[in-house]
Amino acid sequence: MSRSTRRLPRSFFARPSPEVGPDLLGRILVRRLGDGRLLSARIVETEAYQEDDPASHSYRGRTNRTEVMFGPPGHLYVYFTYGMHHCMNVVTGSDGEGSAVLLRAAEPLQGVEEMARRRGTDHPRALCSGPGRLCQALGIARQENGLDLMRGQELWLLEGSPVLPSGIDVGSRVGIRSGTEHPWRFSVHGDRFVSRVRAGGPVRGSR
DNA sequence: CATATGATCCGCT
DNA sequence: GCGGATCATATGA
Repeated sequence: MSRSTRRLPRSFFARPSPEVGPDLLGRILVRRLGDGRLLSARIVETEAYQEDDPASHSYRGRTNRTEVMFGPPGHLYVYFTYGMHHCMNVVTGSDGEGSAVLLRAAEPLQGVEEMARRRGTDHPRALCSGPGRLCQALGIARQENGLDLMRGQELWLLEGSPVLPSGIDVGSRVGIRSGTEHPWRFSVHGDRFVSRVRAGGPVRGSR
């Protein structure tokens, strides 16, 4: 088995989310559907959330919704928002700590036709570019909340090819009112599958 | 129990 | 650029 097809280990996720966020770029997200078919996509955009961060769901402490976010690293935290969209996060840090990385955009690789069917469009950039779109394309909803990415047969992350720091744009997170001072949005520089940025654009990266 | 709000997307202008 | 869709969650009465 080549290195790029190995699952990321628990230790990868057991770090602060602002460290895991950029390291998730270039990794491969794999989804196995009920009928055994595989869908996969290359992560190109993420955002980190932490407990002492007003923009984070974990800021006000443990609740039924955020329970998974406070659990052990390497699990999936899914939530429903705006009455129509699901968003998926990867739980980071240590057990008992409420931190996670939101997966915001990816490049479709395997099962593109199935993703297009689920999304109701053929346009490649409209399949997985945006947190709600990514979940719809891969069939991720409340039912997938809490999945263990190390042991599960439904969803996991492969090592893929990490992106060097010089190729990563760092900026303020999207769609939040507080916590915009933190440079915790990470994206692959120049990648056309990164979700559309709001006016103001990304802060130029670490190059 | 009631209500305000949101880590969004889409279509129209 | 703007607003509607649409509902789980958190919060306060």
